[in-house]
Amino acid sequence: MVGIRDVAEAAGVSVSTVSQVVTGRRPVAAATRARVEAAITRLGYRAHPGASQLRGGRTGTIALIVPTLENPFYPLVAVGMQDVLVPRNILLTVTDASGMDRSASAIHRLLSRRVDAMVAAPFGLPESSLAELHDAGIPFVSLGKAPPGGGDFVHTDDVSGAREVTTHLIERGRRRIAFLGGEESVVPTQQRLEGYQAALRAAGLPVRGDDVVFEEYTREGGRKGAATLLDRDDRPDAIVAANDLIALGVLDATRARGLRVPDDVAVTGYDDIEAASLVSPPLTTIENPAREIGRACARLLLERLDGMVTDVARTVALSTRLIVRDSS
Amino acid sequence: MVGIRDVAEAAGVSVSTVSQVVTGRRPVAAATRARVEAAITRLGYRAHPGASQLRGGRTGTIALIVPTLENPFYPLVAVGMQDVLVPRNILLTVTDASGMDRSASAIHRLLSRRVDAMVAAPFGLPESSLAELHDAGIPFVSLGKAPPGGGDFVHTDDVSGAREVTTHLIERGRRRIAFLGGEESVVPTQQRLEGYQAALRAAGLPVRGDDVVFEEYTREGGRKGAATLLDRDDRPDAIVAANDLIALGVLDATRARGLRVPDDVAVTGYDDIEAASLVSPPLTTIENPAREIGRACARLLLERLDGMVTDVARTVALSTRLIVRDSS
DNA sequence: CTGAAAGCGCTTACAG
DNA sequence: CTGAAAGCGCTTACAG
Repeated sequence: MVGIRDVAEAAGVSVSTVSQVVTGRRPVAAATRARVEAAITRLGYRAHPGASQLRGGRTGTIALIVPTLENPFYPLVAVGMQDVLVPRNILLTVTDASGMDRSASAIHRLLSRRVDAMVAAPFGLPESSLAELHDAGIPFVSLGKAPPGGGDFVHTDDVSGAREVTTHLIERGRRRIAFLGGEESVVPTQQRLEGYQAALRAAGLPVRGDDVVFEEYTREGGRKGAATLLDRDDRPDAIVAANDLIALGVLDATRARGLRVPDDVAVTGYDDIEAASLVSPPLTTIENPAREIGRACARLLLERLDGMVTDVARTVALSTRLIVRDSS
Repeated sequence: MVGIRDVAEAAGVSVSTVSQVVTGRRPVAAATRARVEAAITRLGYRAHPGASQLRGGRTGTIALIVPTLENPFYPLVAVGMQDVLVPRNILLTVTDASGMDRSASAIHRLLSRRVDAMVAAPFGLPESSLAELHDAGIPFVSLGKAPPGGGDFVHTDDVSGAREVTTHLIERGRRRIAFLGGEESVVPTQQRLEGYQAALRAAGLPVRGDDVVFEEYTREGGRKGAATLLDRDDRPDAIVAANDLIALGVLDATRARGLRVPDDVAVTGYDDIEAASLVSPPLTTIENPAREIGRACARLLLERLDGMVTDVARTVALSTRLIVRDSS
C-alpha cells in the first residue's frame, strides 16, 4: 500500500505539501504541485478514506432511503441523485426500507456509518427516528412529505396533478368519479385526494365520501379497491387511482368483470412508470419527474454541505404533466 | 461527540476493554461487559467508522455496478444483495454505470473508496479496469459473464433458458423462428443465441443466418430489429427476443404493421420484468430470478470476506423458468 | 510557499 | 481477564 509518505519521499517534499496538493485546500507552487502529481500518478497513490475522514470529518457518502425499489419510481430517483453526486465524487448508498423491519433501523444504521447527508421518504417513520436524525445534525431532505419539525423538502405538486387529471375526466364527460388511494395516512395520498376533491367542487359536482377508497400502493391494492367500487349497484364511471400500480390493479379488475375501459369506466394513474404505456389500454396518467426529483434532492444537500445555505428550510416543488392515453 | 474514551471513563475500564466489547474480538468478563454496554447505551456511543477502518482495515461497504437502473431487473438484484448484507450491517452502494462516461471510471472511483468487495456486470469493460480490480485484491463477483481472468461468477443458465423458450415455440407449431438479440458482443446474447440454435437443431430445423439480428437491449432496439425481420417477403412466424424490453419493442412493431400476435407472429421475451405481464398480449418469457441472483452474489462475497473460501473460482448458475402467456 | 509535529478515534500486539 | 502504549494514514494549526 502506497501512502502519503511514499509520495512525499518520491517528490522530495513534506507530507503536508502532498496533502495540500491532494485536497487543494492551500495554494502550492506550480512546480511543486507538478512534481507531486507526477509522483502520485507514478506510484498509483490513493488517499485512504478512513484516515481523511478521521481528520477531515466527512465520509463522502450520502444515503437514500426508499419505501421500496420495486416501484420503478424510486430507482429513477437514485439515478437522478447520482447525476449530481458522481461529478462531486460522493458515494450514494440506497436502502430499500421494506427489507428492514422498519426504516427506523435503516436510519440508525446509516447514522452509525456517519453518512454526510440523507434523503428519505419519511412515510410511517416514528418520531424517535426523526429526532435521531435531527440530533445527528446532518443535512436532510424529505421526499414527498414536509418533515414534521420543518426542513428541506422536495415534492411534486400532488394537489395540482390530481386536480388536473380529475378535471380532464370531467371534461370528457365523466360525472361520477371515484378516488382510489394508497395508504390514507401518507401525505401524497391526502394531497391527491385534495386535488381530486377540488376539481369536483370547481365543476359543481358532489363530493361523495363513499366514492373514496383507500388500499395499498400496489397492484393488489388496486384490485381490491376496484372490487369495492365496481361491485356496487351504482358504480362510478371513472376511477382516479393514486398511482400507476393501483391503476394497473384496477385494470385487472375491470378485465375480470368484463368491463370495457374507458367505455364503461375510465381509469387514470399517477407517476407514468414505464408499465403505464404498456398496459392495455395504455394509461392516462400524471408524469412524476422521478429523476428530476432525485437531482433536486442532491442539490439541496450539496448546498448545505457546501455551507451555502443555513437555517432556512427550503421547498422544491416540481411540476407534473398530464399524459392522456386511451384509458380515459 | 462521545468517543470510546468517554465510555471507558463512565464504565471505569480501559479503552481497550471497551473496544473488545464493541468488536467482540476478545472475551470479556460478563460483569465488565454489562457495565460497558450500559455506558454505551447511556451515552449513545457509536464507533467512528473512519477510525475503525484506519486500524481494522475494512470499510464495511460493498459496491454493485449495473449497466442501468432503468431496466427493472437490476434494482431487484440490489434488493437481493441487501437481503444478505443488511443483517451483517454492510452498506451497499449501487452505481448506474450509464451515468458515468464508462463503468471503468466507476470501478476506479469505488476502489479509491476502498470498498471491501464488488459485484459488476463486466459488459464492455476495458482490460485495464479488470486489471485494476484484480490488483486491488478485493473479492469480486461477475454478473452474467465469466470474468476473463477467472473468478467468482453468478449467472442464470441462458443457454437452457433460450432453448426452452424456443422449443416451446416449435411445439406450438412454429417453423420459421427468428432470434433478435441485444449487443452481439455480450455473453448473455451469445448464450441465448446458442440455446436458440440448439433447439432448432434438436428439432431438425434449419439454422439460418439471416434470421438472426442484433440490436440494443432496449425497446427501441426491439422496434428496429423487428422492422428488419418483419419487412421481408418471407417473414418469420415467431421471434425470440433476447430480453423483455426488446420484445416490447417487437410488439410495438407488430402493432404498427397491423400484424396479429401470436396469430401472424409469435413473440417471446426474457427476464419476466413486471411489464411483461402487463403488455398486450401478455408476453411469454423466461423468468430470470433477479433477487436470487443478488442474494447469491452477496453470499459469494461474504464467504470470501469471512475467509471461508480461498483460491477456487466458483460459479453459481441459477435456473430459469418458462412462463407461457398469450404472445406465443 | 513549505515543513515538523500533534492528534483525529480507534485496534492490537505486548505485558501482566 | 484487563490495561498502557504504539500507531493506522491522514489533516491542520503553528511556525518560519
